[in-house]
This record gives sequence, C-alpha cells and structure tokens, in this order.
Amino acid sequence: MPDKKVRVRFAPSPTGGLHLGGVRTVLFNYLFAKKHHGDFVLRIEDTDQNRYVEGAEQYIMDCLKWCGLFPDESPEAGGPYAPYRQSERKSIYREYAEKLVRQGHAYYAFDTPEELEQNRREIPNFQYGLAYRDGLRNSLSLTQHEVDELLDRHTPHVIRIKMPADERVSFDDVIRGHVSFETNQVDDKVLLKADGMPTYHLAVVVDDYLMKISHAFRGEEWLPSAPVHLLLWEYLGWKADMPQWAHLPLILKPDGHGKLSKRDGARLGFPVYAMSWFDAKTGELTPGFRELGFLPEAFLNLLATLGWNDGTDQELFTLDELIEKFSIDRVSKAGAKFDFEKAKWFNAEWIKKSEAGTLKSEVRKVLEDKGVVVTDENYLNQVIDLVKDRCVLLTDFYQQSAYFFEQPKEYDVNSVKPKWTDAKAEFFNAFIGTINSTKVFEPAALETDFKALAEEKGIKAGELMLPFRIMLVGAKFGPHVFDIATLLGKEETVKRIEKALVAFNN
RNA sequence: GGCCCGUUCGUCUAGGGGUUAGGACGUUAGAUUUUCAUUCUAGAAACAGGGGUUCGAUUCCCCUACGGGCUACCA
Repeated sequence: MPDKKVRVRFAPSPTGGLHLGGVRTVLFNYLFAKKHHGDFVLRIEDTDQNRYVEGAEQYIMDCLKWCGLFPDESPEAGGPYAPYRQSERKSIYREYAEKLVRQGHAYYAFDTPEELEQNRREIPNFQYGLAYRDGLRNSLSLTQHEVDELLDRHTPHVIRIKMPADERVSFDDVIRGHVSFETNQVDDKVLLKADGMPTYHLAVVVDDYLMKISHAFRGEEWLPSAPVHLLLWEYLGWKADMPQWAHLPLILKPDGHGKLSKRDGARLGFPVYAMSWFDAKTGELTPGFRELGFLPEAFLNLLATLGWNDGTDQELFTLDELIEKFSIDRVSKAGAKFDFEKAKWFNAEWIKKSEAGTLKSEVRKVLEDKGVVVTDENYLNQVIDLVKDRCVLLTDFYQQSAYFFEQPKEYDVNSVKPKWTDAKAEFFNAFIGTINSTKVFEPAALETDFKALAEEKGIKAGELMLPFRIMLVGAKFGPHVFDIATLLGKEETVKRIEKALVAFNN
C-alpha cells in the first residue's frame, strides 16, 4: 500500500467560543501532521446559516495564533484546495447528492419539519429510516410522476441517504480498535438541506476526499454517525481514499457528569474557552485561558496530557517535544474529567521554567492593565526573576510585583502595631543612616548590617524583619526582604522606610 | 427507550497473566524559608461486581452494574 502524504484538518463551526476540547482536537491534528511532515488544514464548516456567528471565524484563527498552531492551509492562508469555507463550496455538494440519488443510495424527501416533529412526538422511537420511510413523503414512497411534479413546483425538499437493510458497517478506529454498526439501526440522515447547503455528513466526506485528507481525528460524539460517513465513502466510489479515523475521548465536567460546557466554567470558576469570547447577542463575555493568565505553552501542555502520555513519567513537554513524541494510538479511550487544579500546576511550572525575557511582554501587559507604569526593561526582568516562582497565573504578577513599581498604598499595620515600640522606630531611623553610608548595596551585606545594628540596639533581628518587609511591600509576602530592598535601590528603600515610619508611629 | 463507546487512587494516568500495582495534581504530616510562595522528605489513597479460561487473573472472554455519547433540514 503506497504511503499517502499525511494531511489532517481541523473543521470547526464558527458558532462561538473555542472550547478546550476543540483546542485539544486541533493540537492532536497538528502534532500528528508535524510529526509526519504532513499538512494541517483549517476548514470552516459554516453550513448552518442559523447558527453562524459573525466574528467567530476570525476568533478561531486568533486562538490558533495564540497557541502557535498555524495551519498550512486555511481561509486566511489559502492553499491548493481552496476555498476552505464550506459556504463558499456550496455548489460542489449538490452534484454528489444527486449522484447518490441516481445510484439509488439516496432519495428526495418532501416531509415538512412540522410533519417530522409530529411523528417524533407521536411514534415512540421514531426515526426516518427502514421502518418508516415507506409511509413518509419521499421519492421511495411516491410515484415517479408525483416526485417530478413536486420537483417541478420547487417543493422544498431534502436529500437523505438510504441506509441499506441488514448490513453491518465496521471499521478500525486508530484509538478504539474495531467498531461496528447495524445499518438497520441507523437512520436516513439528511445529506442536503432544503436551502441547498450540505449537512455535516455530506460535506465532511466530500471535502475530506477533495482535500485529500489522510487521517480524520474528531471528538467521540461523532462515532454514532461514522457508519453514514463510511457508506458515503463507499457509495461515492472513494473507499480506497478514505482517511483513517480516530475518535478522541471527550473532556468531561470535573464534578457531576457529562461533557464539559461553557456553563460549567461559569459555575465552577474556571475558563472553558481558549480566549475570551464576547457574545454580541447576549452581551455576555465568557473568559478564556489567555485572559486568565495562562501561557499558551502551558495550555497546550495540559491539553496534550489530558488523554495522552508518552509512556514515561514525563509531564512537562514543549511543543517540539510533543511533535517528536506524539503518537495517536497512545491516546486513551476513556473520557477525562477536567481538573483545573492540575491545569494551574502546569501553568505555574511553565512560568517557573520560562526566562524573564520571554515572560516580559505578558507581565508588562498585566501590570499596565492595572495602571502600573513600567519604564525600565532591565528592572522588569529582575523583578520577574525574583517573583516568578510564586506566580501560578500571569495575572499573579500584579499582586506579586506591583510594589516594585509603586510605594505601598496601605500597610498591614495589624501585623506591626501591636508589637511596635519606640526602640524599633529608633532602630529604623538609625538603619536609614546605615543605608545612606553604605557603599555596597547588596543583599548579603545589607543583611549583615541590619543584624549588627539590631544587636547593637538590643533588639532581636527577627522582630524587625517583618516590620521592614511591611515597610517595603505593605504586606506579608514576597521574596527575601534584602533582595527586595536591593532591587528597589538605596534611595527608594530609604523613602519607604521614612514613609512607613510615619504610619507606624501614628 | 434504542444504538454505540467506555470503566486502575478524589482527579489525570502508567502497567499488564505471577509487580511491595508506578508517577503526577490535590490532600495530610514534617523539614527549609525570621513573611508568603518555592523546594525537600514522608504518609493516606485505586484495579466496579459476578462468572468463566488458567497452576495463577487487575491484565484475556462473557454477563451485570455504572458512566458517557448519539438518537435535528446543529456541528
């Protein structure tokens, strides 16, 4: 069997925010493509005009950019199989649907949505298929003359696949192995809608064929309709070119049950979308991982390990490592509950291992969004190095480093005042003198001077550390005090001591 | 209801006919840090149940239970 060039696609509908599971599907497609030196295409499945949302397509592409997952072919980038928007390919699909009708593998159906709804209501387990199609209004039950007349009058109609009787459709899924279905149990899915647009079922087969897709990875929710797709590949005469299928396990709610949804994020307090999504219709803004302070590397890393591992204990992977180590058949079969705690751990790890330089622009944005002005790049780098080990989210950099850029607005006086004495005030007055007269202003020397002076004044150094910290930071957190003081500089340190002294002595 | 898929610590998972069933998150305890976080050490914590097959099943097979998905002119 000749090795086909690897070509995979991510085919989202532009209907709203891009879900975690969607990004994981992109990622697995992307990793597989890059690993096998293949192509990764982005195809927009905008065949449902009712659900189409303005701006959603651009948003999806922005999400991919943020993640660093660039498609080789897309509506934006173009490519040899353009157009990559199904709405722009509308004219292509009808031909194939009609061909199926001529071959007897599909038929026209004239039933109105209301009629079908009524059937579903009144007949238990109703499905448009073997058991009921003869009693419905379609080109199988009507005479040729009746059908022609209906068609001539432009009666709204759809084209449905005619599922064969008593057959078994089976295939080998890369992730779950052998899967099989009884055709009698599958209904006659609509292929072409009354508005002339294809449904997903037709479009995915036609486009995957035309775009020479070699491997089709999608969520497990598609498994039940796989027999329809398989039959279509066969009926259209393309079976030899059919991609290999892999149905990915779903990402589940952390508590309770079911697929993870946007609502769960709001309810449980974590993001579900890659980036914030603003719904113009409802005016609702749904926060995303990016806005919450996740690094794209961490986001990808946590998604990759949700349902996949390389067989070792390694959990932290760069994108390049993932490309190198990824293997679709090591993806697990079972759905995975999303754990936000672990997600945060991944982000903390990535912040810790990232260089200040690569964090800089994001941190600057976080600070500036809060009104903190950053002027000195080098200073910012040093601040980041000093505090990044205590940040879980990028947004934590505000709380952890704002005091390096502006004096504390208030002090945690409750931690100081009860034990504050005139002697301590005197110590700090004297310490200002020490600082001013010191030549080398660096942590170790400063600490030595601090302790020497404390001893001289007969105060335990430990009693003075906390007040000193609160003078500089305003609260009980942060790196070593002497590191903070050193980075703040002589002048600023003195200023802060003086200012705090006023507050403490009051 | 029908069809399909799944089931190892609370969660993500490794493993695989004979193992002290391993790791990670979280959690508990301790050490370090004269703050907080980091870091380090230790601990608790799992093979859904029942039948087979086998000298031996958590691992293979069947059934049950449970969970999930689908059941639209949505994707």
